[in-house]
Amino acid sequence: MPKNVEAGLVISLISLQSTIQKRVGRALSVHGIGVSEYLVLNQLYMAPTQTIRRSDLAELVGLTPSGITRLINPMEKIGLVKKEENLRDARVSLVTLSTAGKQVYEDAQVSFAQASVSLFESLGVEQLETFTELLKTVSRGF
Amino acid sequence: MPKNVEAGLVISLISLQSTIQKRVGRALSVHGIGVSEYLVLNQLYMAPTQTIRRSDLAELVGLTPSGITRLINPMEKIGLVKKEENLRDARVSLVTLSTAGKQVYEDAQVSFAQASVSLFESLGVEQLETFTELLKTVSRGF
DNA sequence: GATATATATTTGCGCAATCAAACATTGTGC
DNA sequence: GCACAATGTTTGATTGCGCAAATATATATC
Repeated sequence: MPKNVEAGLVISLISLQSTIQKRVGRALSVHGIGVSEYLVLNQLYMAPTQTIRRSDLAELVGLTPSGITRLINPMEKIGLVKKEENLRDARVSLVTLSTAGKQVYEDAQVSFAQASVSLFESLGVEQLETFTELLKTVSRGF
Repeated sequence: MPKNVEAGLVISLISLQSTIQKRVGRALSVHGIGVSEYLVLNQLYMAPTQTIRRSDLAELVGLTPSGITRLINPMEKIGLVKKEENLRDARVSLVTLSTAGKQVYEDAQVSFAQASVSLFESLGVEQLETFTELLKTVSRGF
């Protein structure tokens, strides 16, 4: 009758995720972006040339290419991001971080970090490290 | 430049969640239900009388009451769940697990458990325990 | 006991994201 | 070189969910 440990873990994680979404979402709303937008900006910011192909972006933030299209169009209109074409392959459409987008990201990063800290207040430094390590191990398994 | 540890943790968790949703969703689709439906059945199954108020259910599975209404209506039509009224208070609408629903849950539980196990294959028993403990600590903080 | 306030659920509307199909471009086998 | 498969993106239709307003009932105030 007792569910296996892993199933319990998954349920806890889903529940935690729901809290994360709400809190982080609220924190980011000040900057006029949602969690998915933040994840996109984050990936672009970290990318060497601040430019990523749409389908790679989809993979990186856990959306479908279609989802990326619909997410990015508005972001392009507000100027957070620019569309660029790849000369080698006209099928691909590159997304690149604009100066304005970089600024918004850097501002939003602060709120994101604050919200993140508040989520894990009950953990000590030691535990934070363990947690990080566990997550790294898990995702390496995929 | 280096994001604080917590922010990194949140990003990893969101990413993990995206994987969880996909894998568990696929596993459950065989049983004709999605992750949210499973969570509802799970809560009802565990409840002492297998009956829960809609707003409590909302809280338990991380949806809004409105979300619960829209989620449960179809479940009731397929007979997984029954609506019951509270004689003491005619405002509340109770949801209770039907025999069919119980059966579907028990079947789905197996798939859910398998998917869960496959997600954490890269962790040892020790680490699974640590992970569980960490999550418990975090949610106690809310 | 009537009116106001609070609580539980549902409904109208809208947004975010998916899936499958369409479209555009590139690569391959003959 | 040309048909045809493979790859990358967008579009149409649909789903899942939230928010705010509407509705129904219960509780409190006077």
